[in-house]
Amino acid sequence: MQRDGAVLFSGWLAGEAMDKLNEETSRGDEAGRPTLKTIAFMTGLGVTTVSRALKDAPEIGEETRRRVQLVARQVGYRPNRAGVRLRTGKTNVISLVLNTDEQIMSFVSDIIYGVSEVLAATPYHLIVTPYSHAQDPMDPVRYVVETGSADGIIISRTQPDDPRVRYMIERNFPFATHGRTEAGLAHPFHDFDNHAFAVEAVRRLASLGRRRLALLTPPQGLTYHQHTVDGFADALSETGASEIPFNTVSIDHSMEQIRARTAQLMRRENRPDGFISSAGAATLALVAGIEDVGLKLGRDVDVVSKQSSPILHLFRPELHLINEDFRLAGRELARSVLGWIGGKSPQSLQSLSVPRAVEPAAP
Amino acid sequence: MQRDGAVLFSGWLAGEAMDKLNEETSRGDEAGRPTLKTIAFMTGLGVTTVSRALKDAPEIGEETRRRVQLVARQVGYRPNRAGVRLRTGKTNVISLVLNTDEQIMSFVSDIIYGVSEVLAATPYHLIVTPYSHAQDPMDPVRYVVETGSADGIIISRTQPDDPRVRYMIERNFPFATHGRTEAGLAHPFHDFDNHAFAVEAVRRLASLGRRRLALLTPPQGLTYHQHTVDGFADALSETGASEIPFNTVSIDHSMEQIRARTAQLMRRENRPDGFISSAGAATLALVAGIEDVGLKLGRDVDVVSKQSSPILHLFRPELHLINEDFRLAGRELARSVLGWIGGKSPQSLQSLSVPRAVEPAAP
DNA sequence: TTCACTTTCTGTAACGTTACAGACGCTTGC
DNA sequence: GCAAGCGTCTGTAACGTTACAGAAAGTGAA
Repeated sequence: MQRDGAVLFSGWLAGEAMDKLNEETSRGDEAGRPTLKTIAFMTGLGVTTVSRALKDAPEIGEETRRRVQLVARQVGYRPNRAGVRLRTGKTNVISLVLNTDEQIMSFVSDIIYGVSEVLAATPYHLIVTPYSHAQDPMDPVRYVVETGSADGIIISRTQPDDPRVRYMIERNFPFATHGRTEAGLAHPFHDFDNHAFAVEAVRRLASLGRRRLALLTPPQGLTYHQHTVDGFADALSETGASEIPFNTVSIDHSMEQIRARTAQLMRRENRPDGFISSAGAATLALVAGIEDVGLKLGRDVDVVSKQSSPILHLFRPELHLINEDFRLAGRELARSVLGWIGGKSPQSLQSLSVPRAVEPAAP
Repeated sequence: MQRDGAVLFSGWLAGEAMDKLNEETSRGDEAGRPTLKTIAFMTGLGVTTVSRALKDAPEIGEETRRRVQLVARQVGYRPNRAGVRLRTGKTNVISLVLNTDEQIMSFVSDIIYGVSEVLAATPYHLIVTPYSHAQDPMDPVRYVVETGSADGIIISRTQPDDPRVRYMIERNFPFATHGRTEAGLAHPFHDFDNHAFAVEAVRRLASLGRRRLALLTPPQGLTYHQHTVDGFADALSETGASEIPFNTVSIDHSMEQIRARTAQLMRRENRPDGFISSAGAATLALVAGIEDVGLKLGRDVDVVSKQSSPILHLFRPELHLINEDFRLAGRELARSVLGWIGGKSPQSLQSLSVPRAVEPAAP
């Protein structure tokens, strides 16, 4: 019987055999997707055997395994996700939780593409779970965990003592954060070294002779706000430069607000001669504010900015830029969640990305 | 019995009752999510009745329906997606198919947020299915349709005779396209009126006295490329302006290429005195190319550009801008697929977005 | 009283998968 | 010669849901 099967299917499936199958499996309708039952019938084996053969279980004979896998490939078998999910609870889904008010241009697209790149080689699908500023950031996380609609979660806008992180750890739910926490909880993360960014930026400005520096910070409350501020402070004392406070806006504010506040600041007597901006989009507004009062980049003031897409040098060649690669972040975050799901230790799934300065392209 | 149930659960669930349930449903483990079985036990009804009561089927008594729905709400019942999907084939998922080489900034994020906004009020999840330039655009579509991993698909970069559209129509698979087709197939779409955009743009340039106009087009082969080119041609003859060919690059090319080609063009004798750019990011490069040869915006040349995020006026106030709202597109596209899934006619699910000029904000 | 019909509810089976507890035939050791 | 063990394979049950066929009780007409 088994040998017959091997002979029968080594070429390919005759029309009669297909009809027989449809009868046998009592499906009058047109073919439909092949299931384990289809393959079981074709090989003359039981569904259990087929199931095991396809996942290389040890108790299956070498020849049987090969035969089953051959047939499966030929008929284009794909496991039914709903079947697997219902039986095992495994969803093969990663949820990316995003804030719909995110200001940083290209953050969303790049991180999605990064995550996708990694997931493409796996059976995982990517589902996007958005929330707005009107909602508790906990909502989407709670939803996914409670309904079990994903096997892992990626979050951003991480806080030093992030309630979402506590929640997921308590429930033993795999996740990775974009940004670090500081509550002594071990979990996978990927972060950009914003401390190093700020230090680099201050040094650059200092080397240009700038002494009165202002910092356009990340949003209050997020971990990387503190990292940035700390790096700024450390480098100030290292270089002996001084800070001109600029706390009325952050990169989360609207372009109009940033522009207006910058102009206001630049009209003061003791105005800064150097700026550090934590986001590319914000820098556009910042520069507009500087120029609104008639000051000139590179002459009256220098600006160092982070950017996540390579457009700022087209805007003003005088800008000093440091790249943050969100696509890389997406890849790392995806690898991290998958790693945790796969049983690796959280500590081994943490990574930090080092700032890299960009030189202007020759025209 | 029914009345007992009503009384028992009108307050809330006593500890003993809960134990009883766990015994009865033979689950020793901690609670777990409530299922139909849970509610069936609690109300003393059959699972079938509960299932029907929750979806307001007509053959359920008024009181029973209310009782079931009350209990369901109380225990926080959520239908198990895998169960529904396995039984009915309905996934409650919409797949957004995206090209990972998309140049247009904010396209991805805005369209995702738009789609999400609409899906948020439904049981649908959004899954992102990306493909790279290395792949056949058909791949992701085929994958989703063949594996039945979504109930509907949203695609972009639509072509006049798009094979994906043919494929999905043949298979009777609900979808919506960002952009129109021209093969006489009726299907839901949302599109920006690029013909009108080009006409508006030419008129604007003509009104500024510009007579030799160049067009930076959308990618060849996409429907809106032709729409744009047609609008451009129509308005040229209307205004009597002439075209300076600029066909060596499109908005899909890299910034470097656009910049270089623009500079090259501007060094010619018969250089354009007006540009129309079909994308915001490309405009940055275009303007850089213009300025590379020492020409000045507003004096030597005027540029009209589409933009999808409000940053170009910060870049150069002299730019003439027309907004394209991708978040709106996302909303419309989501509404369209859902409508088709819900049985509405494809013809009734088509919409066109009208260009709107942007005036510079006062500093 | 009986029959037909309606209203409201119920049990069974099935979707595709995997865990589990065997079953079968062969070898091996005593 | 027999029990134990091994290597392969199998059937049954279950995950949570809904379609379907039907049952029980009540209503009304004859």
